[in-house]
Amino acid sequence: MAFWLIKSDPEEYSWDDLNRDKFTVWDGVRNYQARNYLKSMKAGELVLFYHSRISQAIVGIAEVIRTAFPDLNADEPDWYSIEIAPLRSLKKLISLEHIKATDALSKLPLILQPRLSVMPISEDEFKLILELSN
DNA sequence: GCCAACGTTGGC
DNA sequence: GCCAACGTTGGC
Repeated sequence: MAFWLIKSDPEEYSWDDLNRDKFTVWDGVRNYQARNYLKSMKAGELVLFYHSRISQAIVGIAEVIRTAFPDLNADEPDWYSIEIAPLRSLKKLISLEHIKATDALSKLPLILQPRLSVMPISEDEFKLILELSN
């Protein structure tokens, strides 16, 4: 069981959009590292949903409902999509500022690799974020 | 809205 | 195969 974090610019596709849609195809990833993480996601694994730019906070928990399949919008082969569905919103948003100020979260790729849009997160980190959001 | 940082592309 | 130029991302 792995845990993940994905980023979305809420002006493009927000947590509210996902809740309205009930589920969505997560496509358009064009970064090899992010692609490899996408491919290793399994159904039922949990995904923190992070808003970049305007909001800059983890806002909810989603679930992988379909594992990697070819990204139909890609010009080239070997790009993949998954499907996710919203599970629940966090009671309290976990802001980037808060994450940066929390020692136990300072190793997150979110901080070390600011431009990576799909990343793994450890179980400890995941649990801590849930605690902080209560 | 700006722009630094990063990843990718393509000319050599 | 190097690296300058370019496009994109996302924090500020």
